[in-house]
Amino acid sequence: MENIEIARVLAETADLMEIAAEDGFRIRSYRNAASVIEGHPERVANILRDPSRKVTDIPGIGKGIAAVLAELDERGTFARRDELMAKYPPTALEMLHIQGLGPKTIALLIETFRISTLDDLKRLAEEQKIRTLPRLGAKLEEKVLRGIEQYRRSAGRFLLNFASQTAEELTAYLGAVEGVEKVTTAGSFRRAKDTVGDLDLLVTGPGAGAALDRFAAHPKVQELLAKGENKASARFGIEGIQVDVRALPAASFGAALQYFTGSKEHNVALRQRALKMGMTLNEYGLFTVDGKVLAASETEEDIYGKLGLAWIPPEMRENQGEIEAAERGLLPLLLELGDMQGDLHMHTRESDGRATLEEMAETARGHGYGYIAITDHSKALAMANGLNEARTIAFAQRVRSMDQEALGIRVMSGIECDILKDGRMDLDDEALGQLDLVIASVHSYMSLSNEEMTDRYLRCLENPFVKVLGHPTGRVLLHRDAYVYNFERIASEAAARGVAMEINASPERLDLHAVLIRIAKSKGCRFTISTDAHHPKHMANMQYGVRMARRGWLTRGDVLNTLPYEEFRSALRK
DNA sequence: GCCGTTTTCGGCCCGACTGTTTTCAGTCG
Repeated sequence: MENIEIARVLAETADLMEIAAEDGFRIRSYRNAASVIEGHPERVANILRDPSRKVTDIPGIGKGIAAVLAELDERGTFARRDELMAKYPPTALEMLHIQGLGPKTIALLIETFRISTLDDLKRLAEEQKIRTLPRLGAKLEEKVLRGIEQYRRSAGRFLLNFASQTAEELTAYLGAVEGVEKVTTAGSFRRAKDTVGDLDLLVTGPGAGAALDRFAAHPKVQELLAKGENKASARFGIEGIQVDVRALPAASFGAALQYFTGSKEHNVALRQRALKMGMTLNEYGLFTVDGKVLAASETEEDIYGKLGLAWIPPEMRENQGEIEAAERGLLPLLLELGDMQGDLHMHTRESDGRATLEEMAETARGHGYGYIAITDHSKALAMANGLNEARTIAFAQRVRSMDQEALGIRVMSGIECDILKDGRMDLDDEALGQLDLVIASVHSYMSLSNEEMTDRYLRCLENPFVKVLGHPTGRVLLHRDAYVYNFERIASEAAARGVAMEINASPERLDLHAVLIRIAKSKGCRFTISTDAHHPKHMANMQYGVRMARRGWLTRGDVLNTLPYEEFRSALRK
């Protein structure tokens, strides 16, 4: 079992234990073990099988969990989990994802009504049966119905980092098949949509057909949906992401890559253009209307070139003006990952991060950055052990003394300061004034009215110490919608005051998304891209933020943390 | 269930909101 699978099983068990109303601290231990194992650099299964080593050396793993891990490794599950799975229907876990329903209510509903599916739950709410139970009322019934709808909307979609892991795993697996020359990702994954519904892989070479067989035989294939000479589709892994693998002749690889990358809207526009030029475009190539091959179509560049266009980066292919820009030679030179010089949003153990200041700095240096900013939470986020004024100032001094140790990387003292309900900052100006970088973020009162939320952000921007708006819409992908407020107005105001908009590279957020980035840019905003890392490994998420920026047509010049340290400092709001 | 230890048991994160009910349990972050 891979670490991520072990982590998942432990976290699920913790959920079930919660429904079973077991001891909260024990549940926390399971959750903590799940998170530690997920972030552990080495395969836990390897440690288990090495008699000279002990899993209990990993902090957070004691005797109890070690026994569970051994059992998991041996038979893929463990006794306590089996009992809980037998006691509760599998949908009990799904119900936990419905906003407003927690373990207590779920346990009560299951015991009272013996429900076992989401449809059962929906019926209960519709038939107004939930309100017959003590403490539960009509509001909850409404909330449950809304929650089920939102949950179903997001089901079957996957975060970019998850799709990325699957893609890497399968690319390596299929690439190892004899006679396979190339395995390439296409589809919305290649365009870096913030979530993807399925994963498209293209395989070329004489072994492409054999690769389809290998794919169908992969141990993690849960259900084979289709398999023919040219294509195989399957639900893959415990999460059940749909993967489509296509075998292609090298001669039409470029055409197929273009076709399967989409978007549908981009392709429609491109085919219309081809027709107007007396050609026809499909997944096999570019032809004259009477079927004569015009472009060998081995590469995308061929196809775009024959259509009188510059090659268009996949992230831009949404039919949002990119074709016109390509025609006129006006495509922006998009930002690249290698342009990033620093990471400006991260947490340490001082608040809710998992690593020390030193460990974060070390990892950042490994990424080749010239600078970082340490931005722990402020005190309003009590659950995250946020910093009050005194701790902020003391910690800033520690950061500063470290910065002077010539570590090969500059370390700025910062804070991710909560924006209070009325738009005031959670920390006083005296504390904020001591810091190099203040990111202002909303973490509470997320469902204010449009007007109240807009006023809240406007007031926040008035604070002269605020340099960056952190995750400006607050969305959590597949889970929580964006705050409602007048984004254009805030973007204009931020631009006028020199406050940068953050593109949060965490795959759960990817906030701002492409459309808002383009709006903000049109208002004159500048941007930062940061990972919001709570663990050193999260710093690798910068790639996703950069992909979002590319979807928003940003160039290096739009993003402040592409600048070298000194220039970055002088470019910040004064 | 883990950790630390003044070594074997006590501490572990908690404030605020929501909906329901009139004093608080459940949920959320």
